[in-house]
Amino acid sequence: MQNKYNTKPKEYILEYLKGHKNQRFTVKEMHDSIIADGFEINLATIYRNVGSLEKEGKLLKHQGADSKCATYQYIENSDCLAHFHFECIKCGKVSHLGYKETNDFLKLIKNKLYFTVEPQNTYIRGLCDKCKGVFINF
Amino acid sequence: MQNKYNTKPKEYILEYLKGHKNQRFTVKEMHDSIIADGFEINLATIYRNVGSLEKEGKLLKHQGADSKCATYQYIENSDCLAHFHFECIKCGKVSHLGYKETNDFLKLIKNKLYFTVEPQNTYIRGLCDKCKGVFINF
DNA sequence: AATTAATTTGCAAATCGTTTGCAAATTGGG
DNA sequence: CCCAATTTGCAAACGATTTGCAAATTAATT
Repeated sequence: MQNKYNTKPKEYILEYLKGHKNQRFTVKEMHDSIIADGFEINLATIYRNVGSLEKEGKLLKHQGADSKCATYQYIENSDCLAHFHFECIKCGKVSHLGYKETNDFLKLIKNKLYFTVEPQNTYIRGLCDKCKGVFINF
Repeated sequence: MQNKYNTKPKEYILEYLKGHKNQRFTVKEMHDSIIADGFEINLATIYRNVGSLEKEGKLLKHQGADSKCATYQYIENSDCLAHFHFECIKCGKVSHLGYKETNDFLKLIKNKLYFTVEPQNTYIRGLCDKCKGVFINF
């Protein structure tokens, strides 16, 4: 898969994701939706395309802590690359940490860390307000 | 699975993990090792046991960002619950963030966050010093 | 120690998400 | 319009995990 030719299936996928910004979809969800919209596309084709699109940096892949299947999201602009994520380990809800807190944290660890941090792949996990009940206190 | 009876297989699993503290193993790795040690145990039995042991809070489950199979680790003491993790998205290496940085970060977001943070499930991701090459700068 | 109900095991089959081999179809530059 | 490179659809393969079920084990009770 070298992603050199423009094809219908590729177009369907990108159009679908561009039409649902800041949302994440499994391959199966994309397939169902594209089919429901009246287009033809094969599941394996979607797998191949999201794979190459991710490598190209056009899509962001997320792997939930507990869900077995990956989700993909269109990368609209550098915005979604610049903040940490919160994921509730109970209900799976994902939200964003603000730029300020993200950057404060990055400054905090800047000189103690050999890593280059990628906030888009960084997940602070815990329990959201709705799912709280078991606590780990500090 | 209610985990009410003590059985040989359960003992093998716990002994194995207690004997390899702060290390993570896939179910298959545990199976191979326990068999290699001369004991009898079935793969499905390990899956069932790590599942119930995790729910009980005796084991910590990790799901690598890209690896398809989960790993499990014995929770020795509250230590391993109290620091964030770094995972290199290229080589998969996991390391620890210090207590101080973890706590500084928690303080940083304390009043801005409805979440209860679980550091043991929190992964700062990026590229480790060895895998660097593509940068996202701040 | 024998009885018994509840629980756990081993095994094989099933399931689920994802990948792959291959022949046919599509793409785009010459 | 040709043709090599690429991509598609399909079905089969794959690897991790789960499940159904009969047999074995546990532990509380006699």
